[in-house]
Amino acid sequence: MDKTLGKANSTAIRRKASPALKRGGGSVHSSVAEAIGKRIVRGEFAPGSILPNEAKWATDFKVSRSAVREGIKILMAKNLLVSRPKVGSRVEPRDRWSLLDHDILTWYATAPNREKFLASLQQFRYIVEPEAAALAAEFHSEEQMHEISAACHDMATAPSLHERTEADVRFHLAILKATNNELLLPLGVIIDQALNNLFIFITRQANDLHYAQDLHEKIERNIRLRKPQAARIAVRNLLANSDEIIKRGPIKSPRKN
Amino acid sequence: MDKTLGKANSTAIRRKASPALKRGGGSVHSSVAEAIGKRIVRGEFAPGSILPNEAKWATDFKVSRSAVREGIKILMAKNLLVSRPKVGSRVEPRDRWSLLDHDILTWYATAPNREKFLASLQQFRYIVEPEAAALAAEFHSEEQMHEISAACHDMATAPSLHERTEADVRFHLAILKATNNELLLPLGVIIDQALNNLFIFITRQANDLHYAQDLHEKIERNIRLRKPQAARIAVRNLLANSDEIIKRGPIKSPRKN
DNA sequence: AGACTCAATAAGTCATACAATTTATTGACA
DNA sequence: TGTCAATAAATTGTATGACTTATTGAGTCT
Repeated sequence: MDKTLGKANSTAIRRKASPALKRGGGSVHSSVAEAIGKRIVRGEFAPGSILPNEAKWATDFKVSRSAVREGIKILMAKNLLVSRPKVGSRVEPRDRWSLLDHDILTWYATAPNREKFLASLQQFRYIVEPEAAALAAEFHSEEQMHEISAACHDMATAPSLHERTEADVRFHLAILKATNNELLLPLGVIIDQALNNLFIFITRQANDLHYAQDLHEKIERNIRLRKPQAARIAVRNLLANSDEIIKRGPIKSPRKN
Repeated sequence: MDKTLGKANSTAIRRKASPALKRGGGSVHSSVAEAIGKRIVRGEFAPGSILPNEAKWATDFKVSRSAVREGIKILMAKNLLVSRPKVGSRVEPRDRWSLLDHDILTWYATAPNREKFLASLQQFRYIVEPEAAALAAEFHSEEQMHEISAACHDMATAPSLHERTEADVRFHLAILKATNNELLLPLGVIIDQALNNLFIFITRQANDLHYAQDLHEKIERNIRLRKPQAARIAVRNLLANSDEIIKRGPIKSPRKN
């Protein structure tokens, strides 16, 4: 009944054993989830295949099995895999993955197919954002409108390109919120990804920035004036402008100023 | 060093202690996730508030702390909460929840606001599905088209209302797939929820069923003939028909035949 | 008041044991 | 030889206890 832990604390022996797992601030289980998750979305483990068992991951990563299990639970929650006794963890088919999850989207963005990924993002925006703007124009509250306007103003006065992008994201998220349809909120991750990936395409040329700002303000105005159809069109114009920017290609060597 | 576990195995005492947790087939950790998750989405724990600590859940549910932790990790992965040492698990603001997750959507459907929920689902479909059909009309492959047609055919010949609904879901998912935009696939959970919630509204009246089938076949045909604009309109007609059905109200006491 | 110390708390991690489940193997029997 | 049932093996699932780490907050000393 009593458990004479014979070898007790062997931890003292292997002092500071090399990490074997990048822990950039996060906890161990989330690092495990990220490490395995990335390898799955990058196709290293094909859908339908069986992953190494938990004990293997534990020794590979030099962490406890509990930590591995908690990481796996995270991936299960995102529908990347399912686990069953004796059989192991099987990678789910791609069409079951929760691609709209923030983490998966981030991991996915670092994978191959970068161009196709960007195209899908842009196509997605064409579907959702014009209609969202139209709904916002119809149903927004005063407070929601204020958020939109504030973000638009912050874009114009942002001192750095980084802060401008931040305000840009905030602008589009505010529009989603103003639709008063909760189910649209999760789509914000798409916009976030799209704009942050678009970042490297954006020039500092005064003309471009001014024109883009003009497009945003047209959206803001049409929502404020409760003109759904005009808002819809204004968003389409903005997206078309993004298409143009992408077509021109990324900035090779952005000159520092 | 030796740990005189005084109370040792008290497990022997409380034999078969009452479950305290409905385990409808799933594992313990997923039951825990469901139990806590439901209480969160139903508003029992307000966003920003702190949940009971892991030990409390463990004793309440009469399960081990490991099981609780794995359940909590699942909820963390769905952005329902975040955990930090010393402070505990804090419920995230609603606009961070992965509402498009299958589980959360299911839990959410059992909560109050049922009517508003259904309205949001329907509104969402209006945004996504017409455009998806248009994209499918443009880009579908032969195999993808076959899936759409097969599902449409299965709808017509389904022996039971249940099987008809199953084919119906399959039809709409096949259209999403045929867009060849991976990011649209996760939206399938919306369609699944919407159609299954619509189930109780659907009558067995031959007229209705025949008309609905006609609407579906128009969609199928326009996609097959690669007519995006016509496909778009056909989907809008189908959705308008759903609106009509909802407006007529649910079937109070469906007569068994 | 302000900075520093220290204790209390709750999650995070680890190690171990055992239970439950499913697949694979073996062997008896027809 | 083929089929079925008992058995073994492998892997996840659950439980338990100990220890670690991060964070808060109260108390203490300037």
